[in-house]
Amino acid sequence: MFKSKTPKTFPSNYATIRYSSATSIVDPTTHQELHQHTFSNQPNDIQQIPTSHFSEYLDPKFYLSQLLKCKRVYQVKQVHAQITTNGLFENLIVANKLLYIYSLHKSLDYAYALFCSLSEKNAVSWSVMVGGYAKAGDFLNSLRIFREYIRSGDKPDNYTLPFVIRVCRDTMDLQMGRKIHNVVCKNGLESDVFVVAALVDMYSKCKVINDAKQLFDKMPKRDLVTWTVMIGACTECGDPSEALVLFDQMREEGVVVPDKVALVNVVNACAKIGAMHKAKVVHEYIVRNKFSLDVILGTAMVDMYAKCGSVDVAREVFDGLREKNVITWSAMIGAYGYHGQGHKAIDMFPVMLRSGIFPNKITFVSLLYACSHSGLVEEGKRLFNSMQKEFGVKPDVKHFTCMVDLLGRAGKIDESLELIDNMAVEKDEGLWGALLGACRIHGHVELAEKAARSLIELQPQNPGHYVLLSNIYAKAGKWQDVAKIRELMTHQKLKKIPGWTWIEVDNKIHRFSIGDHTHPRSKEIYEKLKYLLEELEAVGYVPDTNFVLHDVDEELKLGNLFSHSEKLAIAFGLISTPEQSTIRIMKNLRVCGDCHTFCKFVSQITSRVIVVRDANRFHHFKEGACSCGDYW
DNA sequence: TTAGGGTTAG
Repeated sequence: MFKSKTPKTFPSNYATIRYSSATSIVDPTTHQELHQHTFSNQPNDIQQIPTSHFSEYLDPKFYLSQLLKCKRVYQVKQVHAQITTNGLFENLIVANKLLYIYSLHKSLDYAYALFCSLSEKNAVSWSVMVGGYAKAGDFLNSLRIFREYIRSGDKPDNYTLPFVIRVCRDTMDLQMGRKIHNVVCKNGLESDVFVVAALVDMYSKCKVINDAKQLFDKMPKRDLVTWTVMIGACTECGDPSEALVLFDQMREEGVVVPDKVALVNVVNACAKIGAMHKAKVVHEYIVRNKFSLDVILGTAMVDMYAKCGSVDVAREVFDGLREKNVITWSAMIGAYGYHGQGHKAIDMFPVMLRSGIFPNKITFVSLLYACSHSGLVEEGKRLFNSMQKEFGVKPDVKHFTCMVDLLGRAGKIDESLELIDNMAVEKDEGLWGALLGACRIHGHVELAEKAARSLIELQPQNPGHYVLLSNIYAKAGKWQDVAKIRELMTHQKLKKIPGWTWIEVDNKIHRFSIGDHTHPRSKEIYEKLKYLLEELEAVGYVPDTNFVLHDVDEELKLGNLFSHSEKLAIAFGLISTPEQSTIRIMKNLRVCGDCHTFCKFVSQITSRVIVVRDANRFHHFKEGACSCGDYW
């Protein structure tokens, strides 16, 4: 490696010349020398250059290998100086490698200056610049260079295009993405694995899965990355079950062999579905195929088990990991949080610090979330106050949202409002949503209206906001206001998001909606429910019709409650799984309050543990109580 | 010189 005075790789007969005089780099747009200060104050100011013309110094391969060894930018500059001195700058292979190494070291200014000074450029030179800017997140410059390249009359190729497509993905610019897709077609690159992988990924991040799937389906030959991107796309676009189907298809074809990255995508799909059996099957596959759990796959596994309902297994995986970083710790802290084990979450924090891991923004979001979902008000305040002072992490709107949630849930609405009034961070829909949630719990109709107005102003097209306000009116018996909201929604052509509940039985996922009669065992399910309700009412369960948000008579309300998707799934679980076994269900919306009470009673009379994953968190029902302590 | 990997509020 290069040292400032006598590098071991060089012979001893050096002459000393000024580095800057050999390689001053000038920005072609301003004609000023770049970063001159970086030359003058460093021990590497003086560079040793060999004078004897050993063939080694005239051989481009020597410089290519030297460039690859560089770990710091100043070392690249040293080799750059040697290249210039020895007259190899005109060699395009050497010049392009230099461009690439500068961009790898995020020295795009140097790369660009060098790029402009080249008397001759080839496709590689252009690609390296487009890619360098894209990777550095300088999207404007990346696109600018790409346009210049096209204007120069050359054809974009399978190197340049993935970089530009990456820009479209990172900026979520679907319109531009489609334009680039046209360029791909015009240049006959629609089957190139690199280009298609990039396009599929771009369409996936822009949430247009059909376009991604079309491209993927048309490919004559797919490689591992293309499969992986497509599997990830399904999860990204809300169809994680399809992701698992694709993974099976990929293995059945037998052309490519999955690697760790593919498995991370599969593990993510399982986490999204929340199905424990599938999680175990994937875990077994990972063990059987001897994949070691590196920090990324390990973290994904921790997250998967937690999101499939077992925070204990997640902890076992966590404890077994050789390497853990701040993401792993944050995932575990977050898991305890959404499973309602706030104390365990905050107890992990000092352990994490002692193991030398420094918290980031997400660690604090997870900690504060854990506090708010376990009612740990003082602990939450203490953490919130310490995050900037002790750890230099500036609270952003998400941290304020957790605090509003924490205070609001605890009934401290005034403190919550004070925090909102004094915060110096831009307010978003999540923040108003937290306040609205607190109003819902504590029945503050007027304040709820204020929060809902702010929400609707920010996102007029989100039906969830209207539904929340409507729920609050319904709870207060303000049926005229409920009707107004409904009219407003009809006028805006907004529809409520339909509620679904899933349950995994015999490795198959069964889905229920409200009043669903489509299941093959529907008759038995309704019979079981009817029988169950009689039993429950005998031990004190009273259906809570406040959670039926229609202005209908009581009898109809009861009928509505009776067929909520959560109840149908639980009844099916009871008739189709062994006695004593845990029932795990997943709901796409927040669990209904009456169903929450229902679950408590069912866990009591059947001696079953019921684990419910709703849109926000987990509820573990056991012996008539919920792990959330009714604090949700 | 090209494409794919983990945690977060409401």
